[in-house]
Amino acid sequence: MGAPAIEQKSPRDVLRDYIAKNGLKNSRQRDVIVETFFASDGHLSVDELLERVRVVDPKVGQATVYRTMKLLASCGLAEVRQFGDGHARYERADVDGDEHHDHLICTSCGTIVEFVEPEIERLQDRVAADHGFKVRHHKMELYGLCPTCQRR
Amino acid sequence: MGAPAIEQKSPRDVLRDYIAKNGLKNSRQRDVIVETFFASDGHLSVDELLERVRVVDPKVGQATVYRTMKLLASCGLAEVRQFGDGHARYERADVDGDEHHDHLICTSCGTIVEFVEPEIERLQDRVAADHGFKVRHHKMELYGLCPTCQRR
DNA sequence: CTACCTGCAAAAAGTTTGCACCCTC
DNA sequence: GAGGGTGCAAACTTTTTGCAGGTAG
Repeated sequence: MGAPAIEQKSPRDVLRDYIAKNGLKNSRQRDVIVETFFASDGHLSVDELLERVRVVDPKVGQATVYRTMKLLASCGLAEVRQFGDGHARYERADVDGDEHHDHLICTSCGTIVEFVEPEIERLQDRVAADHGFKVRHHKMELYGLCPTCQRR
Repeated sequence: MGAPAIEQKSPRDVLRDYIAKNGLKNSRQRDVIVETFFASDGHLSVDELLERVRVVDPKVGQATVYRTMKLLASCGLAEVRQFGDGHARYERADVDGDEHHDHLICTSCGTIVEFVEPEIERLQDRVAADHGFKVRHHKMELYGLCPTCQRR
């Protein structure tokens, strides 16, 4: 039942292929942004990412980060999310896995916890099928208080 | 096991109470906006709502719609949602029910279908409990193609 | 050398706010 | 008549775009 580890492409490979296939080019700035993004676990807003990128290269422009993240989203390496604070947040997409995760968000301190619940995924598919939908992706977010904030 | 139908307050009652309790006042424009909102089933953006309101009173300002919807959200009569098209959308909140619904969204034509799946709710509670969270509300959105768009 | 890429600043797009006047209670 | 409500326009915020110059292939 083990899936063959044939198409184990690293994010860099995926990006390189995408760039090649679409007649795009590389750039130093893009490399820095991509490296920084994949080195950061979590859910980064564009400004947070820019801040980290500028540690490496202070001259990188904000627009370049927007453009690069959009590129990463296009080739399936990143996903945008809106958690309600008005800032789009990017997180890495699982290239090789079907292991989709969802989010618990603390409305008090902003902590974001990821979780995986296969049974929910299964139910989602069923609901979609009942309505004749072909689901491509989904978002589930549970908002509430984390253990720490409950004690306060 | 039937719940007593004691606190069956209409949205208008809820709003009136909220206004009274907070030292606010009524206004003709607000009435029109609220009536229009509750007469429209669905998920209205502010501009869509404004458009309908202006059929009744063309002089209503956009800011008033924003302010009124914020008011309705404050007293629990409406909920904001972001479905990814950059427009906040309001929908009525169930005042009396615990029957929460979620959304199927067609990424091609924008159709929004609501559904209720109690078992998913149950699983969500369990997941939250596993992480020590106390969930207050949640969002679940399934994005894909509706039956019509699949055939194209 | 031919595009693509970048940084900057201007422009968009959605939402909020300040203000003078109006209206409800 | 006091204080909230309104419309308008300006301000804000986040993201996109136009452009002149830089650079990868």
